[in-house]
Amino acid sequence: MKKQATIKDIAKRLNVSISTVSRALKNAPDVSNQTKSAVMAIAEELHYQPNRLAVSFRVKQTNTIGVIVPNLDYVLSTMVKGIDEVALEAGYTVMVCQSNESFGREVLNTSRMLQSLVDGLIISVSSETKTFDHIKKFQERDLPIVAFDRIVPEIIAPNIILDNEYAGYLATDHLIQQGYKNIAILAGPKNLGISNARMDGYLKALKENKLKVDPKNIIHCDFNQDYAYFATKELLKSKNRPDAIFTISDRMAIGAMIAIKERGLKMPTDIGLMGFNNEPMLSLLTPTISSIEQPMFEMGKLAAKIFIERLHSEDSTVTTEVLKPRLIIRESSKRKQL
Amino acid sequence: MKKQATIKDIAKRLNVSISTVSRALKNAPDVSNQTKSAVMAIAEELHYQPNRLAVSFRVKQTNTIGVIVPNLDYVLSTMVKGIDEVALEAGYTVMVCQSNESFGREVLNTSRMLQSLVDGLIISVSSETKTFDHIKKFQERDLPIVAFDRIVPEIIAPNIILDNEYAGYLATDHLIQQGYKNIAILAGPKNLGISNARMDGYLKALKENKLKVDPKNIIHCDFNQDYAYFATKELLKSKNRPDAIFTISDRMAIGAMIAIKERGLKMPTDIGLMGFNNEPMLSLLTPTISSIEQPMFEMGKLAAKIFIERLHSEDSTVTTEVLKPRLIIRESSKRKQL
DNA sequence: TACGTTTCCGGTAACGGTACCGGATATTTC
DNA sequence: GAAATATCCGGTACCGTTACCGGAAACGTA
Repeated sequence: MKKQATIKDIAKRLNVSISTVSRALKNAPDVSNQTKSAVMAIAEELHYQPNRLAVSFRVKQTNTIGVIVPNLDYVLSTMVKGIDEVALEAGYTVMVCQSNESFGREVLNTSRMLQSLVDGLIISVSSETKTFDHIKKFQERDLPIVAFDRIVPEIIAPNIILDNEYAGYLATDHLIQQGYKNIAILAGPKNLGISNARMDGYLKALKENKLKVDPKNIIHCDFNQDYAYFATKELLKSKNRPDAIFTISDRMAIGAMIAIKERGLKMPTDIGLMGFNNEPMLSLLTPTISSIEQPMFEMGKLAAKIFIERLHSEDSTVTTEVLKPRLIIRESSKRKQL
Repeated sequence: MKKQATIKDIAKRLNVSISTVSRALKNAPDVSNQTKSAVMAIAEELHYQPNRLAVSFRVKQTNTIGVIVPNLDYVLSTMVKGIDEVALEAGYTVMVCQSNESFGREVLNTSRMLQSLVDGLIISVSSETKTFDHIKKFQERDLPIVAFDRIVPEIIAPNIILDNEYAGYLATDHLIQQGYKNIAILAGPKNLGISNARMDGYLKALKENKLKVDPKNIIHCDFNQDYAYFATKELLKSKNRPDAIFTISDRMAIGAMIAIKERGLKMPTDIGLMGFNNEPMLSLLTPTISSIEQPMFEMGKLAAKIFIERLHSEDSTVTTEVLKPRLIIRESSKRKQL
């Protein structure tokens, strides 16, 4: 029971050559239907399972796609689910690794994947990642790369991304329309593209509405509840404290909320609050918190779809798919009644 | 740049045989230090990367461990992170697949993994899984299995599991100590071991405290906020409505909470509520919700540790590691002041 | 009948390593 | 100084499968 049957075993049983068996198994045209069905029958009987390792080794293709994400939080795990969905459908196996926002881990993961000969890489880079040689190695080997969520301008590859600038604009503009005038932003890490894009949207909304940009209202910090808590605490101490806060993630919004409550301020009257990602819990909090929703599942599916297309075509034109966010208005920012 | 260097290339460069190169590369004793360093140097120069596929194929060992989980929610993704942690450390690559609580998916995943020749399986089964032939196939091939979180009594393999009965007991007993007398339980799917274990704990606590068990107070439903919502709604309509509810997951607790609030009942005075898993959001709700915490990260690490041990030893004694939960008391269940 | 075409199949090399066997020097031992 | 022993290395089979080449029989065609 321990030894797996091979095509050799089938060949022996039928007194045909292994090449015939191989061809029969993959339904090649130059095998008679008779021997084909005979081969199939014996394969069935012997519980033959092709040795994927041998095949992969031979054809230099593993039918495995490597996926690297910084973590598996709500947003990313949903995206991964989307990738999984279409990859499995298309006969690919997905290998998911978390970089834990660590550059070293990311490099280790890519190197392992390269050694295991994945057919390519779908990646959302860690926030620590500032050099990209480890990713370029895939291209040197002609393995397709698709970047999603957090993209990599240094890498020429198809991108699937949220319109983060528009998202930042949407959120900020909404706050402005609600009458907030001194809006702070808790932006993410400074080198991260999505942070900056969201902030650009924030700046654009302020500008369009002729509001002054106050540098003290722009705080860079980690995607982290605690950081956001302390940052907000500081913000609220200042004489000219903001009357609204836009955080670049829901976790940060929670941190901000705690600081706001501690300070005894009421949302949305005293101060407005907007998160980002629209995690389900937001509608359970008091007050419920407004946010930006992104089409996570669709992004994952699209990433896999584009990846697989890329795998099968020689076409290497680089496209960027930009998906639109959606504004979710809840109590924390709804000062005006419609 | 496209072609990878092989040991053959190194051998040619140095005018030695490929076997010498192979041995030098793995630091075998029967190669002189001189040639070793020469080989290393050329390997470096040629950017030699061993073809893991070739090696795996040859030695019939992939150094990859397959992990199958029903989903990647808070609990499981943390456990997976634990697995990742020790596996990576030990030089193993982890292949994570989600079954999405679907039996078909789980079978597909196991079969793919078997074909890719993972070295074994760490699994938490889907709630749909009632037959286990797909898992037994690993054992037929002498590949180690470790089950965690949701274990499989039908499979003889090491288990890493929470003391779910004790957890159920802890939660229920706590509610009783707070003076609740008519305690309902929203248990999970009926065939799932963890559901039943937690319910056993519930029953034990009732019995110990000489409380009557009311069958109407035991509701089986999916791990799902909406189901829990409707179930609670029904429960609260009944004449002799429960004065406390213990749900087997935090998501269900949320559903219950919504129904409770809709009904106009106050926690903890009118009714008590206990969740399970201690998701971070619980402390943000109003009221904050009591729960049971399990050592997720440790469970993941332990699963991987035991798996790797199993891989390296012929010992096949089956152990069950039972980890202890922790009671987290918050407002939703704290009726008595201490 | 003789020729070209299909149709079907077998043989073999190859993919990149590993493992084992055996052999040629160099080194020690008495 | 011969025999025993290390030390180091080369040759080769092999893992399971695929790709390619070539050939024999069966068939059609003139």
